[in-house]
Amino acid sequence: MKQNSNVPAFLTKLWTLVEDSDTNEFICWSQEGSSFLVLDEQRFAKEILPKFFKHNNMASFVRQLNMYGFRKVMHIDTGIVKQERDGPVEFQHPFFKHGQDDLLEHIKRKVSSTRPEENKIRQEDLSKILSSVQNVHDKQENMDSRLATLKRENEALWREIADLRQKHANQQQVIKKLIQFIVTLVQNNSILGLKRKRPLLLNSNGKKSKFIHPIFDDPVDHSKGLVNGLNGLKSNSDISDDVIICDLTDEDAEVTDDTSKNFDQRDVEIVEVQIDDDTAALVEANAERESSDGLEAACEDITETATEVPETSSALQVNKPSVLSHEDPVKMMDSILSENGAISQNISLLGKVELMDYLDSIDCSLEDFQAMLQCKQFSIDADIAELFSPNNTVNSHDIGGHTSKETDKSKENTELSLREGKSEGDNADKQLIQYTTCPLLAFLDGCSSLPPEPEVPVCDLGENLLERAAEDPGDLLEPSLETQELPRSTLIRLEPLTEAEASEASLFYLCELNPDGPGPEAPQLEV
Amino acid sequence: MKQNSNVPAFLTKLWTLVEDSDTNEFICWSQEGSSFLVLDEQRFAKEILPKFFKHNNMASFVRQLNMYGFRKVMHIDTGIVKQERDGPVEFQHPFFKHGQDDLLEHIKRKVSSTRPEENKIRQEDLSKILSSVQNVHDKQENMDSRLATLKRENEALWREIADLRQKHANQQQVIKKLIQFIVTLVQNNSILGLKRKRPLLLNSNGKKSKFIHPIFDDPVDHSKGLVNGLNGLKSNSDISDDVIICDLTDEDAEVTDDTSKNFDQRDVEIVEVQIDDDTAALVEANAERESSDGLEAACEDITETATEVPETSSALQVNKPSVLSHEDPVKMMDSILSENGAISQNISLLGKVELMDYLDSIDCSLEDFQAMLQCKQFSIDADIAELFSPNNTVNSHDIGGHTSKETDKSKENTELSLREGKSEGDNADKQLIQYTTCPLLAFLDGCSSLPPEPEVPVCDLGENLLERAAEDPGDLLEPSLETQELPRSTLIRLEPLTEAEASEASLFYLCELNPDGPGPEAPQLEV
DNA sequence: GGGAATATTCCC
DNA sequence: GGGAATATTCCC
Repeated sequence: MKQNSNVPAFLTKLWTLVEDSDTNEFICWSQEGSSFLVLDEQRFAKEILPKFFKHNNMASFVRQLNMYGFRKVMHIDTGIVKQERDGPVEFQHPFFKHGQDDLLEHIKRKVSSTRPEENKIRQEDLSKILSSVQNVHDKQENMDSRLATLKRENEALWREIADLRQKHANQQQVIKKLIQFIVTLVQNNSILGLKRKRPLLLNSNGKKSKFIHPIFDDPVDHSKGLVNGLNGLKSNSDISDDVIICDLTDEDAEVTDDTSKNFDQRDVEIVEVQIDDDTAALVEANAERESSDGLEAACEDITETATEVPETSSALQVNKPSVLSHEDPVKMMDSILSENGAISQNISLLGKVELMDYLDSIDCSLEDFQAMLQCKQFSIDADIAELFSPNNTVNSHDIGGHTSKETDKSKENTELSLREGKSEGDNADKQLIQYTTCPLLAFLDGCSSLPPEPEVPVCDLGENLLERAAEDPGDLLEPSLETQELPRSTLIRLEPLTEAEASEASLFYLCELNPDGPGPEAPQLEV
Repeated sequence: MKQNSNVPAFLTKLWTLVEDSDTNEFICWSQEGSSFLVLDEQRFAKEILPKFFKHNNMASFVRQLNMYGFRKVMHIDTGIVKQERDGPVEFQHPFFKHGQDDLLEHIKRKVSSTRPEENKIRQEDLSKILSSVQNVHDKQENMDSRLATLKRENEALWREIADLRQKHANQQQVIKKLIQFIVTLVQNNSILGLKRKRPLLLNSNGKKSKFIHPIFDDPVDHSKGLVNGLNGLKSNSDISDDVIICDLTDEDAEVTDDTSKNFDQRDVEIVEVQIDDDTAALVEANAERESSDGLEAACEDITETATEVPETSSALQVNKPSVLSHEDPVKMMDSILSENGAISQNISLLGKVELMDYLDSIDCSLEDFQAMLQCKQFSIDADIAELFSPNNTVNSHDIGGHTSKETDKSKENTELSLREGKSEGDNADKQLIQYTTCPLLAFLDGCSSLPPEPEVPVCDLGENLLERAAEDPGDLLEPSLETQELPRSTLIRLEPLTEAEASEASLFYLCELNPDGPGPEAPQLEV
């Protein structure tokens, strides 16, 4: 037997013990040499074991055998209860065979099962932890992806909004120019004091009333009509030239009926129609479907402007670009059309020369229009940013009566709303602030609803709104969400709204005739 | 000595050994009784130890002492090299004292340092893992928050976009109506054949030119002029009233020159102004700054519509609402102003009666405007969704020449673009599709650029764009991102763009006056 | 002194 | 058969 290095003492001792012919009466190889027998357990333990080990216990010997993987050989024929105490005990191990001591080194003592067990348990714990970490990590990647997607969508949305706002601003410019052109054109009419011949016909359906006037009317009749119109301080005209903004999608005819009624009943002040609070109060519409607070506030601000900025354009300024100062189209149209009626004098008093001059002035208006379309007046002195300030065009064409206080206040509001939007970065509950609180420019935004309390100063309403927005920005959006049926985007649905979708929820229209109520200066149906 | 339960065999054996007076010559208590001495190491190991333990090694004995926390007592006086082998060895333990065997139970054998060590290591690992998990978890919560915030912001952005689109649609309506009003007004002018006296002055800055014309013209000439104007098929008017829509930010005059040249060369048909392909082809602009494909496509579609829908408005239809059928404001203004110039004859041919009548027609136009503002014509027969279809107003005021094929194609394109937007939900790289590919309504969007290849059929361009969009939706946005300087939102910056911000990146103007170059029909400065 | 493997004992 | 504590040995 090689006293080989890596073979435990127990195995070498056991090999020696079994091999030793002196101990064959107690322990020896089996017939086949693949196992060994302990013949007399009692004497073997007491007489033999102490010679090789530090004990004389058969149990300890067997314990060591078990520690090295030896197995007791069960004999079926002797396996029953008999021969329990005295019969021989047989042990075997695959690498413990007669004459093959070189196999001993393959017999490994069992390591403390404590540690592997512990390892197993720990590894199970580790596996759980690691799988948990993996889960979290996967979720995180998923969220990263969603976050990136959302971020990308957000950027696209911001771009879209920037684009839309740009379009909006451009449209505002276009509208402003168009209205200014009309203003110029009509003011030119007014300077010659042409009188309207016919009352305004309220066309109530798609068919426009046709005005096919005989070209060769009696000139005398025309003259008379003009004389009457020019001399009267108040016209009997049943025409209402007031323009208000209303919601066209409003299917019920209430507003229309009201307005037409009012139009019929209202008196037309010829010389000067003072746009007052009453007028503003009348500029109301059914806010049934369009109820965004921001839009309402914008409308209020518009009304405010229309109410508080005196209009002083006069016929004396015809052919001057002062009309460019008209900031509020409603007001502009209103005052223009009013002036048209007010300044009108009897055309019969005009000679042909004057008529020609008047017609010429129309040409001038066309040219003015072209000039306006060139945008020179606006692109030069109006800062781009100023375009969104209520006093933007006033800068270059201030016609007076527009106090700087008003302007400053409006500016303040605008800035406040913008600040509000920016402060959201600190707000855990971030909300996009609708920028439409910018008062004046929100005017032709389709904002059709006006506050139901016209007596409350609209500028205060606007401020209140902003204050509310400062406290809870969500308020600006919540109401519109409840009332509008605009589709709400989800994380899943990323497609843009179709224009049809965008419009069908709440489509409102800009203009409506201002239903002036009857007043002391506006006797009804004087015709 | 109590053979107490929980005291290890070694301790009880050691206690017995030290206590036993028989072994005092080998091992005994110290003087103070707080330690014990091994006097003759050699003989003690060989003679005494085997009586109590399964070995005779002093080393093993000492090992056991160490295992139970016994310490060797160092003697300073004998600590030097001397007495190395033969000197007595002293060991002590706080709980191993003479006469105090009840303390033995407090002496604990050191447990395998392996496991605590392992535990320590494992716990360190676990701590690392757990802190890592915690980190991941925290990050996850942070991302959850950001995700929710972004989601909320996204929803707000979608609402904002819906709102802006609504405003946009409303503004389109307003612009359409305003232009229609102007068309009506100017057409009324045209029916009387008022001749412009002066060529159009191109105002190149904010100052408008004033037109103070000689008041005393020859009335006979006016009458003649009218007759001629009514009878003449073509006018020699030197005025170009063509208005095109282009990018005002475009500084070079190339495009403008081309268009004006073409306009000058084209014949003006008086009785019936035929808007032909030439006119549409001229409506081009430099796409330098506004290069969004979607917008371009929209412009192209507009041009297409303008090109392929013959315009049949004639002077005979004055005072009829046919002008409402004018779909393309460019075309409208073009034809209107052309008619104005074409039909204009010497006003001296007009009598006072005719002048009065003409002025009256202006009043009628005003009334028409009011009627339009009432929106009656539009609200009834035009479906809201149809407003965004290129054929929307044609529905109610079809003037012929607009083939349904064209309409269907445009509709198809629109739907395709919308589908594109919706399909993005399946796309990992989601992109917001600009809806401005809807052709006609993009018209006054501030979309001022037109394709630089006017010879390519615009409708095909539009389809190509949509096809490209179907392949790579990102293409729709990419170009505009590169050229526009619109601020891009980040996750941090959540505040809405200010309107100033939105506008300053690329502000373009809708309308520009067509600078008429000198031509055979447009001699300059005839005044 | 103490780590580590093995051995022995005790116990289930 | 084997877990577990203790013991012994070997080694650094």
